[in-house]
Amino acid sequence: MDKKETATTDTTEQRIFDAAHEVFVQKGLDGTKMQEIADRAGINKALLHYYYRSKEKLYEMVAKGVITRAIPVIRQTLESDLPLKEKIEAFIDFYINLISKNTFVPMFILGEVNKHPQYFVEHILPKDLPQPQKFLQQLEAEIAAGHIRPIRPEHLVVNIVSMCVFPFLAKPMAAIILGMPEEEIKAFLLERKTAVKDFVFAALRPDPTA
Amino acid sequence: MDKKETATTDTTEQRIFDAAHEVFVQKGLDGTKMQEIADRAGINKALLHYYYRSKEKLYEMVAKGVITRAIPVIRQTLESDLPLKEKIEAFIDFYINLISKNTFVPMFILGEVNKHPQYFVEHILPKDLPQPQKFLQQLEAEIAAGHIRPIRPEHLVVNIVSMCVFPFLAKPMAAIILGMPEEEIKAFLLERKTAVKDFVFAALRPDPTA
DNA sequence: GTCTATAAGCAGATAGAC
DNA sequence: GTCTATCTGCTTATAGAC
Repeated sequence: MDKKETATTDTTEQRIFDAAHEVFVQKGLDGTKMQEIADRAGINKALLHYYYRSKEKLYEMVAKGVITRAIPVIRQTLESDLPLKEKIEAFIDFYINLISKNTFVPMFILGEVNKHPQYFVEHILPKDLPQPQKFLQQLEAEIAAGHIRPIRPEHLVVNIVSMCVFPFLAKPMAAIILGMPEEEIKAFLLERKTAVKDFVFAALRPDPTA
Repeated sequence: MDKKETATTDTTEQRIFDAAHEVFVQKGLDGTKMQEIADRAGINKALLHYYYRSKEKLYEMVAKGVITRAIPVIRQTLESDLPLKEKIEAFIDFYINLISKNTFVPMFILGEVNKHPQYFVEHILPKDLPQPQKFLQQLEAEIAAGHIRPIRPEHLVVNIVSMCVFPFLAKPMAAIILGMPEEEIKAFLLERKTAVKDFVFAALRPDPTA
């Protein structure tokens, strides 16, 4: 988990980038020290500046990479032509899979947007974000047809995303409070895929009295 | 929102603490500069050290205050003797109310636990945390009695907390992505109380085929 | 108690040898 | 390309006047 999946070329430049990714994603821009990146990459600070001019530039590349990788997955599921139920299932599966492999990423994105919203909008975020309209229309149609219980679409989307993402954000907290060992927590988080699906579809069952 | 509700005595010491609270909660330990706290409190850096020895000490007091205020509310609802349905409603109401008045606090807690887990456990967290056991037992009883649809209790708790907290964490992100103006987002977040309740109770309806 | 001035330490960035 | 050594600037922290 949270390891480079591709390990591309193993040049120094790449090693630095990977090290930077690990640290930035966990500690954010302010919390990260160049020394720590250098240590993890097994080189010294001077080389960081040789390859990436400054701390901010390095951060920018890492952050862009994180966002850029996350976007297509979301777009794909939201904008696809699958029927609603399958779309929701696919979304939950994709989403939780993605996060499982990048545990710190949601925290990173949300935290950094909170702290440097201006900067994030101007330098990191891409212009064309996934549009949920299609999904929302689909949902309204199903409600009108009486196939599912009425619900304001935005709330459904927010509910689904919340249940997928939040447990990973709260993982360290939960580990402390519940005193759960790492392995138990991992197992629990894996169960989330079916748990969220069950919960959502249960909530969407049409009301027999209607 | 996010203003001191009591504004106790308005001594210098208090003004510093309040200023520190605002900044720390928004920017975290690393992102906060003593200068900014001093500016907001309308005094200079030297006084910060006069009243609170160091940045870390000041942070510690603020963080402890935040946690300490949040805990009893959670304990109260979880450990009360209300019947399950009312307990869930009370929990959602209390929780969303609490967060509405302290928008940055959940981000603060989760973010800081992520970045300094060791430090948090040792210095900030109190020893006696609220125990969800009673609630979990109550839930199991209701399931056994067939009053609600079977669900693993831990997942229900996680689902509820997720749906309450996450939208507030994602607020700045959502504002950017959806291009929603501040007012619209606030209105949406206010709807969450009933939205979450509806969703949860809909999901808990017993299955007619069972 | 509150200020100004300054010390001390750290982190980002550069120069220059190899 | 990679290193050591160094500079610069910023941030925390203290000394000392009022």
